[in-house]
Amino acid sequence: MGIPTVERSRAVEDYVKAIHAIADDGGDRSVGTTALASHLGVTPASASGMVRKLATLGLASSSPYRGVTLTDDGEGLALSILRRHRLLETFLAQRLGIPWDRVHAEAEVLEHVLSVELEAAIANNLGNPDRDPHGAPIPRSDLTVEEQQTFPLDQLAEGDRVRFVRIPDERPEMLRWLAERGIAPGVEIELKRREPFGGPLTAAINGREHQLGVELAAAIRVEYL
Amino acid sequence: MGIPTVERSRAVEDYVKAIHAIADDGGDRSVGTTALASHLGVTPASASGMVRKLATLGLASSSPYRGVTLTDDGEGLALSILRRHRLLETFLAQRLGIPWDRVHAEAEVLEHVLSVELEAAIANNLGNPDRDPHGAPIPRSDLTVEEQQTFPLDQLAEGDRVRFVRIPDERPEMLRWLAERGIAPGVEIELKRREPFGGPLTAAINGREHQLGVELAAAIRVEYL
DNA sequence: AACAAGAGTTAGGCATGCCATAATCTCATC
DNA sequence: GATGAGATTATGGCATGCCTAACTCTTGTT
Repeated sequence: MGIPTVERSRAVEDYVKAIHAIADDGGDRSVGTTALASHLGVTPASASGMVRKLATLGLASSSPYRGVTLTDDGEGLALSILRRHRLLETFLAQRLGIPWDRVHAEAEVLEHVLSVELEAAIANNLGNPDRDPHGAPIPRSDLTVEEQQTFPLDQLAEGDRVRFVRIPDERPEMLRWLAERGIAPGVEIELKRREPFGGPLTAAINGREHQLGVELAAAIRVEYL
Repeated sequence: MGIPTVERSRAVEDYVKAIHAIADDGGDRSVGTTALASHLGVTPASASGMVRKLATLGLASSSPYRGVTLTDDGEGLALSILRRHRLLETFLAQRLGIPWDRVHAEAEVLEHVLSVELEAAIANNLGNPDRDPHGAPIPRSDLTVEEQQTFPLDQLAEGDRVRFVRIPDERPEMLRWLAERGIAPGVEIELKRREPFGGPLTAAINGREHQLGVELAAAIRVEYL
């Protein structure tokens, strides 16, 4: 679940934010201790300790010597902080006329303190925007982490390269069809062509091209690389 | 000075707030350790320790076994917190439609975190109000503590009972005049009558009535009892 | 004036939270 | 299988702020 029931301490939230930011940046899912440490201005030892704490809180999972990854809870927390941050920036600038160069610093503080009600009230006051004035997306609070990060295959544009994530498991016959062609979670997919008017999609998977019907394509959830 | 250059920790601000609240309440300037402690839900020992800290921070002065008093710095901090609190309550309710019973709790948190710029922006957005929607005064940020708490004698209404605070010391002849009549800082004054059109004021002081010219009355600063 | 009771204080500890240094360990790569 | 970068532990420090227990004031009563 993306709803953070977890304790909220400034440091914890900052670590989660940092992990999210670095992971997103490199496209890499796993974040190194040293990178994390230098991003936060602490020693690797400190980061290492904090990562252990994040793990006990259920926010991150770390195979030692192998880097950190946010769990779904952690990812949810990161997205919720990001949401608060962008909502705050937008609100401070648009409603209170705070200059844009100051807005970030203010949001940095308030994002850790904003209550759920206040967040909702601010979002509402702004008309529940999807994006901040810079065009950056504001994560939604009513979607699970997966829903925020994955998309139905049929919503892609030609040329998009993505990774297969999953199929809603109520569709075993689709799973079987895919399995027969070696299409399993993790494989990369490149959308080659989409026929107009709901026609089939052509996608390159494992070096071979496949035709996928719209219904199937709509069920397949993928994430961008 | 009322401008808090001091470090801002949640606990320190809460103690200062509490001392201010209790002192104001009883009309008493000096606050007992036990009252303070029970107001904050801690033991007297804890309060005692914290009071010592407030003293080293220059926010309070405590003669041991004799109660705590806020210094001008402390009073300034208390007023500035109160200002932020009331501004926030007003803003949350009027601009964000947060219900009144919620507003207090939100403000309780945000008041400790609001930057000077944001405070100014909010005040501005609300039209720099003097009072919150409940009619409670919002302390001003551009006045010294004394200016917030004392008033020129000539601004009082008939029947007001006040205490003499001071005379601007550039007026030694006034001081002398007052001294001859035993009117010194601390004595109580009750305004009996004011003649219309800038005529003299009649005030009971030390059990005797005196006539005070408007110029003199305007120079005398008093505080309400 | 003595004293009891209540208020206040100090001393000593504990818990939390977070960071640092130093030493050691792991893993990928040569 | 040696090596070096990266990661981890062990240990300790510092800051906050709280508590209990034992002691000391102050004050009102007798």
